[in-house]
Amino acid sequence: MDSNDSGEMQRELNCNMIRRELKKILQQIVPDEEIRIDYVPKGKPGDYATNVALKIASKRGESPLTVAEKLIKKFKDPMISGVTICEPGFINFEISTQYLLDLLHRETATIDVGESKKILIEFVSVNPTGPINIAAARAAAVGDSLVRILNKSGFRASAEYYINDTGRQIDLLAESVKQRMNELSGEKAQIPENGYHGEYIKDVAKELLSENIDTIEDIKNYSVNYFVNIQKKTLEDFGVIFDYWIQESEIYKKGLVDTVLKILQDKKLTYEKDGALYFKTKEFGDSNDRVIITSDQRNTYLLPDIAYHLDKIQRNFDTLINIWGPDHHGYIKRLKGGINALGYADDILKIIIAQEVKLKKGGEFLTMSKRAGTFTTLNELLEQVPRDVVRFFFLMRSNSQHLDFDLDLALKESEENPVYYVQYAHARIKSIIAFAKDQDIEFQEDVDLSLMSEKEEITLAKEILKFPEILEDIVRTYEPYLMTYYLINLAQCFHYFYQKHRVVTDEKQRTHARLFLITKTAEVLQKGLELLGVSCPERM
RNA sequence: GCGCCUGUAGCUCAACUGGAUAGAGCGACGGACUUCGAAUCCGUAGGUUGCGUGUUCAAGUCACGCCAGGCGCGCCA
Repeated sequence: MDSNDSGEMQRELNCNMIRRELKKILQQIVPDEEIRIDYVPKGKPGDYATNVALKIASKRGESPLTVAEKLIKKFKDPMISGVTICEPGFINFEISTQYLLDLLHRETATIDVGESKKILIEFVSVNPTGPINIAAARAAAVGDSLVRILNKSGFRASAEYYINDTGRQIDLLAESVKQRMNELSGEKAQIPENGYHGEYIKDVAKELLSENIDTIEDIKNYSVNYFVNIQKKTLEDFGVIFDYWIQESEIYKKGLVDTVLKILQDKKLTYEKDGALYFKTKEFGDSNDRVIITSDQRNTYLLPDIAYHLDKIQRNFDTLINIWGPDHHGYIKRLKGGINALGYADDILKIIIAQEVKLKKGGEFLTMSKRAGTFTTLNELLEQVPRDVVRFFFLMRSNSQHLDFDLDLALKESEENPVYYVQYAHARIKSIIAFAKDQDIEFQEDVDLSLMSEKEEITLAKEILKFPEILEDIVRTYEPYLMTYYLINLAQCFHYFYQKHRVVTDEKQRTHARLFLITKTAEVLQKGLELLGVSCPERM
């Protein structure tokens, strides 16, 4: 590289994303148009493409091809080694091999687009009345992965779990437990109709008996604590750690529920009807107004929940993300209405709806009913299927996709399912590195990458360099499944390269260059899997 | 009845804010190990993108209307 080049490189190396650099350059040539850079489809020339000529052609009254011709004349950058215009008007860019290879020496596993913004992601948050179900498990996988990815991308993200330790459900829980205690003492159990009938209630009842706890208030506290601990343990087994566990009762203690109620009343956003107090959520686009205090003076879920979100806002987060199941989509309007009513812009809150999960076994869907006691828990799933497989499977679908989890497939194909495919690529690389080491060939950073001329080497290098762009896409879409697809692709590029070329050969310099390339590959595979919460064994 | 999600190869799913010949994996069939890990690779077959109309240079993607499945629609959470 001559001295002239290095000045240019300095500018470009401020960013490890080729796509962003291209965008920046194009933006200067076409300032009024939003620039979009795509990957070139298989079989077409170049690496990245833009459709900007197609976009602006009609405005200029010229054909897209003519516009493209004019645009590329202004285009000159050492990063680009070739430009092709393709029918009906795409401009395709080929990235200079030298530039690509230089980028490999840069940090490729993180990006800095978050401006240190604080993000709070709340997920799972199931009631402390039983074990964690499969739908919540999916949310756990998505939420945990998002936290990891956002933190790798320059944000400060935290995971939070909200414990509903107050209200009618908890009263019913305590009563159900008490009845089971009576039953264990030889009396007849009279579990409330809407109570908890599952066998697992007996376990906590047993403990309470042996602890000689019998007042309803103590039973309530003990039971909540009992189930929260079970949930926490399950989540830890699943590799999901929360930064904060917030109790609904704390929100009450802080007086936030009263604060919210007062604000709503002062703003004349409530009214009484049939002895109940309504919040005028229709004014915020909801289909109906919602009760916040019932005629028997109970708060509904909504009131403390608005207060909880006020609490989140007061903790100075820039963005709040909630991951909910599909059964909660109807709550979006009323909760956002609450945030609006308090005087905040509701776009601070993003709701991700993670669609439902259905378990399939022997070609049949398992029916899941909490009431009938036939629902499958995360615990039970983890007993059957390795954690890595569960997490990877949950993260292989976009959030809005309904997910069919085929238990037979997860187990039967365990040797050829995608998670092992990715892990295998990593283990294979580690094995090659060990092989090289046996022959006293050590990894070195300072290698002559210009020796990389094979098609498969360049393809692999390009794939490695997409990693930051994948992070950027996930940050924009909140879709961690993009990472699983990327890793499968990267693994494929490696296997393909491996099939065609030897790493360790008599050519010393080339060996070092290839060792460098596969070490980079292993690094990205490892970091990518880590972001999914999937392990990355050296051997398998 | 209203709202949200989904409908793409035999199965499970991709296709990035509308872009190029709609792509993978599994399953099926046929090939590749004397050399760094064959948990790998290569090839073949498989499609009226649920149906219809519209919008435009361009529609799997957007709009409208149907059809099918799921989930919600409470003084429950």
